[in-house]
Amino acid sequence: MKLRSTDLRHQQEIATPYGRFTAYYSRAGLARLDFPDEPAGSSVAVDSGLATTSVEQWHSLVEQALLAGLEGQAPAELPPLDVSGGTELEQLVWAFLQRIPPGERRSYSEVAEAIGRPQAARAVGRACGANPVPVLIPCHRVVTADGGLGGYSGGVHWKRRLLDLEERHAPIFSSSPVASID
DNA sequence: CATGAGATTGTAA
DNA sequence: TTACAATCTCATG
Repeated sequence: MKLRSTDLRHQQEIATPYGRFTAYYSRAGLARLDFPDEPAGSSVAVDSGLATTSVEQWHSLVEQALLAGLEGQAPAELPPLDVSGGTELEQLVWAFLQRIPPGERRSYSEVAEAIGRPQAARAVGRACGANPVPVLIPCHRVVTADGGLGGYSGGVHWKRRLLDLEERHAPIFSSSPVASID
């Protein structure tokens, strides 16, 4: 039986220097994370049947992971992520994204190759856009092949900000943006 | 270097 | 089956 993203049972907010994020939990784990000032989906009814202690533990981890991410650092530990709503390709992509260290970037085509579908760069972009847990699943580290930013569901300003923070914290060695040196 | 058309894949309607 | 998407590549001017 397939768990669907509509099985959200808890909704909780996280205060950050950039505003209040909203986390949504299913019985399997963190199912969705929203940026601040987004029209939140209708508030989720709290299901008392779900073990509240689990959610609180998960939420504590999410809180730490998110705050670390917003400082350009890798999270110490992640809660279970409920990505069961995604297609097979999406889950492949999301799993791979978590293996890209902070400060590093991959192009959409590089991700496509890494998951065994070298021609599917565009489909990868689409899969990134479907990522329900931004920041923790670092879809912002995927950029265009020509060095551009590419798109971002939460708004490109977030993507630029996240990459900026990470580069500041984990500077890349001697890779000047432009190749031409006189 | 800037621009645009064509190629390509995966999804949802 | 059709249309769309967070792309890529290559041919031109």
